[in-house]
Amino acid sequence: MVTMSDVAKLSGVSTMTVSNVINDRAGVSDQVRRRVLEAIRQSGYRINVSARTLRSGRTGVIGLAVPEIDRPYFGHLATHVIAQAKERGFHVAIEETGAGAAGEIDAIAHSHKLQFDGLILSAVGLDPGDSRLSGGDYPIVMLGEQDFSARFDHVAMPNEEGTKAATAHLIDRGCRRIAIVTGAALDGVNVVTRRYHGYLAALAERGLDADPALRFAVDGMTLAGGRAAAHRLADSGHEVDGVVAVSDTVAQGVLRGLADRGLRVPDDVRLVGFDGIPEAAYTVPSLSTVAPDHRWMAAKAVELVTARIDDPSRPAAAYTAPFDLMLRESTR
Amino acid sequence: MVTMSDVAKLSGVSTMTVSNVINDRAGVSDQVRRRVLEAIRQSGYRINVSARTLRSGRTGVIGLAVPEIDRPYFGHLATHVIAQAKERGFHVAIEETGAGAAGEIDAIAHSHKLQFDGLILSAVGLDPGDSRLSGGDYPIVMLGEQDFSARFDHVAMPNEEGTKAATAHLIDRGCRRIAIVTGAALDGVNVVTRRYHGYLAALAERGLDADPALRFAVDGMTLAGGRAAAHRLADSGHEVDGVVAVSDTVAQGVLRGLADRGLRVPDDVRLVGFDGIPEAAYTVPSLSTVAPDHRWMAAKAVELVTARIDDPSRPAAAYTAPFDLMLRESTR
DNA sequence: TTGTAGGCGTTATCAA
DNA sequence: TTGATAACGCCTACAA
Repeated sequence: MVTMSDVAKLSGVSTMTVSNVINDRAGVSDQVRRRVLEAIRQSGYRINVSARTLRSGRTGVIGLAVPEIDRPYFGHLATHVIAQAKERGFHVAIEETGAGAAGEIDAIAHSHKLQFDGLILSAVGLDPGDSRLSGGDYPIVMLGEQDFSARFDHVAMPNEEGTKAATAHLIDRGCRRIAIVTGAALDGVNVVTRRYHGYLAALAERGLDADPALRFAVDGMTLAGGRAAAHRLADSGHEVDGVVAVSDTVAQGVLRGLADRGLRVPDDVRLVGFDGIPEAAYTVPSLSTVAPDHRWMAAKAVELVTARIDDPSRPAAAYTAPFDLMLRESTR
Repeated sequence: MVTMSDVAKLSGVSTMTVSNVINDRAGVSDQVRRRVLEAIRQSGYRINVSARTLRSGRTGVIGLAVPEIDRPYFGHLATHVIAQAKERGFHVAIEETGAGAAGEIDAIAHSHKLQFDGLILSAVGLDPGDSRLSGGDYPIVMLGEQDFSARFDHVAMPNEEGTKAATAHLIDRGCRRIAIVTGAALDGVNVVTRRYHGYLAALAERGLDADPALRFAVDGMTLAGGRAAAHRLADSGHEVDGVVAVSDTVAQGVLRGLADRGLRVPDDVRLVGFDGIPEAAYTVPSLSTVAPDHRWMAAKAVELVTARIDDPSRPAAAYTAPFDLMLRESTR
């Protein structure tokens, strides 16, 4: 390995001068600078980040922890976060937590271990009251899901408002028996319960009854889960003319499951999803969806971590992303 | 910050003993071990990875560089790589290269900079002859696309064989005018050209002409690209009874584009994709596809990097993933 | 403008 | 079984 002192020897100066050249510090004559740069080129020297970090305490890397990177929503989110971080001179390392509290706690620990300067955590399993969250002053921004606003910086999704708008839209289109395909965890405050409450709120506001028999829970927020739920729904014998899905991926599964049972969308059943993933515009029929502004969310999250990295004592801030209700063929 | 020597003082031993306890090395009495662990717990000590890396030269992190993490194929691949690496005690940091040679070179540079122990690079833009690849003995494994086998460890996809099998399948189903929706870069040796050649090979073997008018190029391997290509195809006036798409994502776009033009799959046109992403089973109609074994590929890639990390001088190895031709509704 | 000394937190080596 | 010492490669502080 080529070290600074190798470069120093090669160019006939001290390591300190090499360091000054590398870090673009003032007080190096042009002639020496050139000689050092040439020596660096020749030797193929690369700075050792561990050594530098050991001294400076900064790595320039932000961690992004998501439940499952193969879920389109998180893939898109990651792409945006990477772009935003790059603009601020940070690098992003992605971590997969596996949608459980344990994985999320692990991600925080790893984040320390790998010496990221800060962490953006898309927590779905973690409870805000979890005692293991008592980490201290490490810069963590919660993205999208649970409400940790009191203790952490937080960029929330418009879960209730969005699902409420989606449900109201179905009612406007004439639906009266509206089912919801929701997640399994219906206690606590999380993305699933909040979206469920948005659905209930819209029904209540329009004077419709919420029939518990029209609530179908999926195990994971997956295509398979959505499909299975649609099968149960179709086989239940309940007349349903509208379906609110907890996410676009689940909605895609529902779409497939309804097709399996010969139910046509939107003719027999109207369907609306949540997340606004680009894929939703390409299904057949295309999928109406609640689309939070992903770019905005990513920008906000990166802005918050970097701010907290610079000033660990600043008060926690909370924002909620704006959203669009994208109307497509599935609710025509 | 709590350091090892703080823990050492607190528990009345030397730093070396603390180090031994932390790294689970033999030769520490149970009593001392317990005392040290208790001191670690009390003090909230966390190991400093930079210092450890500075000494040991290992970070325990493998970089995974992919063109776009929001493309389902890469999302799934990443999930598998993470799982496999975990089994071998490695951590994975994902890097997005943006599907260009520049980004891929950058990823290599970053990988050095961030001191990953090795890098798995899913290169699509990089040319095997690129002079900037002359890095030296840093452990890099090429995954999936280009053929770098002479200089790098390489896990290839069954590009030609797979597309050939897919095309032959269409012919078996009675298709005679088979179009291909392919990528833009039709020179050099890359995933696009190899799949294209597989298509040509199948046609030739069955005595069918390859009509250049039935070749439709997309700009990116995206849903939008596939849709646009399908529009051009439908509007061209050519009679087409089968379509081979260069990837599943492109095929999904094609599916949508054909629906836009009122063409039914498989009744009017049969369609087959490539990659075997799980999403392909959930489209309407579901999508036949060439499915390489992702888990196998991930396992092989991780095996190769770790082997090279342990022995940088071992000869480069090359493997090609096995595949299944998944037959679904789109070619029924 | 350049150089020297010392230390960041950890671990390998060798001695006790 | 445990401990003292000397690095790892870089940067801060200060001296020349």
